[in-house]
Amino acid sequence: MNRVFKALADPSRRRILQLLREGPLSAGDIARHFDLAKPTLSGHFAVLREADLVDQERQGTTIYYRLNLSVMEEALSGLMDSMGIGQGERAAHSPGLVKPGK
Amino acid sequence: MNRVFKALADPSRRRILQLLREGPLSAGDIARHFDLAKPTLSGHFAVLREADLVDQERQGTTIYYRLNLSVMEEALSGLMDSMGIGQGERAAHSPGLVKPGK
DNA sequence: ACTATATTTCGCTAATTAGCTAAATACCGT
DNA sequence: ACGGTATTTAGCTAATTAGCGAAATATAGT
Repeated sequence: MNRVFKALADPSRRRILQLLREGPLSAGDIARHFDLAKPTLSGHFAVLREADLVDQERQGTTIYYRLNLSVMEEALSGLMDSMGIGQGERAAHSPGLVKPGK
Repeated sequence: MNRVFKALADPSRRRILQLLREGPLSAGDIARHFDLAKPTLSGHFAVLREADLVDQERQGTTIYYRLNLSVMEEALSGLMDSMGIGQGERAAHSPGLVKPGK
């Protein structure tokens, strides 16, 4: 789970994830959207893969990346939960500014 | 918004935020929960403050930190939104494995 | 003015990270 | 086997980060 947040900490990686929303893309397709060298992006892919945020699938000579939505959902809702942010249903515990002893 | 994700990328900082869920705590109170030197924690507080995830309030010689829930909510739901993760209401667009040209 | 307590700032080190170019690998077509 | 295209690995540099101890700052009480 830490890996997920580490992965999300970089803007380029977040943008990669956004691009993948529309469907799988090859490394090259993604690279076309960035002003970064391909090896740099390949590194980002590796981080995303290790966080299990994307899956890889080779198809001939090109490699397609596919968003792994459920992992992201789980991480985010896990954090929200641990923070007590109600997702709508879970009635907020809301400690509401309990002023300290003063 | 980038600052928020950067801030969330560190486990100690996430734990600090969790502690603050229950209500405001002084820097010293928080420090008692960690095995880190106070200057180190002070640095974490600074990061959280710059991300606007916590507010500071001096009370005599001690400084209380208070969770800024709304900023976190906004950042997370902003990300979920940009990722197309429905928060319940927004019907998922769900591109669902559109296999590429093949 | 002095002492004590709480917290931060300073100056440093070690580890991590994002970026690059060049070289290696993998697969396909001929 | 060779050449071409797609991507990754290797090896490097510069920037960032988390950690520390020591010193500085801020406030309160005497």
